[in-house]
Amino acid sequence: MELARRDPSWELISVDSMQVYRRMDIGTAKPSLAERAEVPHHLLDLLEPWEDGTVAWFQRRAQAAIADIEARGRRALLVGGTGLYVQAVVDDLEIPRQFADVRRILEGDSDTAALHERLRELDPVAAGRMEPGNRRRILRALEVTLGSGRAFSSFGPGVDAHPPTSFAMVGLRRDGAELRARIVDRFRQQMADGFLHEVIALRADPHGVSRTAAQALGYRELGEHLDGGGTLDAALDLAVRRTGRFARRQWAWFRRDPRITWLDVAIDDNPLVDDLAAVLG
RNA sequence: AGGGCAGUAGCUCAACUGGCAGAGCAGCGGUCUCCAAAACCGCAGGUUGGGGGUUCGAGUCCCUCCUGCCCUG
Repeated sequence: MELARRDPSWELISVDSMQVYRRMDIGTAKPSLAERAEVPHHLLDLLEPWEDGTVAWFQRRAQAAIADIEARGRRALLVGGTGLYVQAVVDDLEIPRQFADVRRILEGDSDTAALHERLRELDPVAAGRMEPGNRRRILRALEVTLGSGRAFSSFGPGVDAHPPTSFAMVGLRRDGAELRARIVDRFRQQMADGFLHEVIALRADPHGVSRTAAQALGYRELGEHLDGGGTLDAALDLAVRRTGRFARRQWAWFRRDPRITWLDVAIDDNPLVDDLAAVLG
């Protein structure tokens, strides 16, 4: 944000699976309207909360946005924390389509271990990349393999591959204890800003909330609290813990990518902007 | 004050008539091509409220003390 404010050739693209939802503003820490008026932001507020978001959909939208920005002679700065979404865009992952009919049949089989065994026979490479109990990923691999007639693993080397890219990649890293404290502060501020009311309003909509949107940190815990599943303090405490765990998973995802230049951020972020500009050229 | 019930991992609870103290969640670590703020995998975690007794053997039975909740006065 600060970088784009200084250098108007930049436009920002949010790479965030939850900020794509309208009316989920406070809890996703979405940039304010004032900030958006100052610097162009893309890929915010694209879906209704009852719609499911997917990686392939996001990838198309992001690539279109980048093409649009560059066609106008400007530069796209992708910002965000959804690892798979970032990689789908940066590495132009070939994400196989969905095969709903095949999937429906597979979902009838409750024996996850047997499904994993079946995948092992059809696509041992893919089977080796996933745990035998991870039903969601096994179903997906089988769906694609059976539906397309091609092994799931043939669609790409996996997310552990990091081929050369034209994107300059920068990671911002922060001390763990400080990160934890900031998560607590952030929730406190969000509650003061009316987070609970935002959740209540979402739930009041007769369309409901899609399973994708329902997973959002904070929304999920506050929703359980509203359903009578414990005190507000307990819900917030759990949300803070889960957010901290999520932050570690983000680190686990991005740290393996050797293309990323890491910058350590301290309490005051601003001096960093020069370093960032230098790396991004 | 008397009677009853309960006390086991950070939390919620299991453990048939006495027989190797376990789960879920939280914690810590890891995995990753369409739900990814998701899903999954691994690890760690205990003087079973304290003390005494019976027994080859006690979370479990007996005595006592402590703590909490309920009922009666």
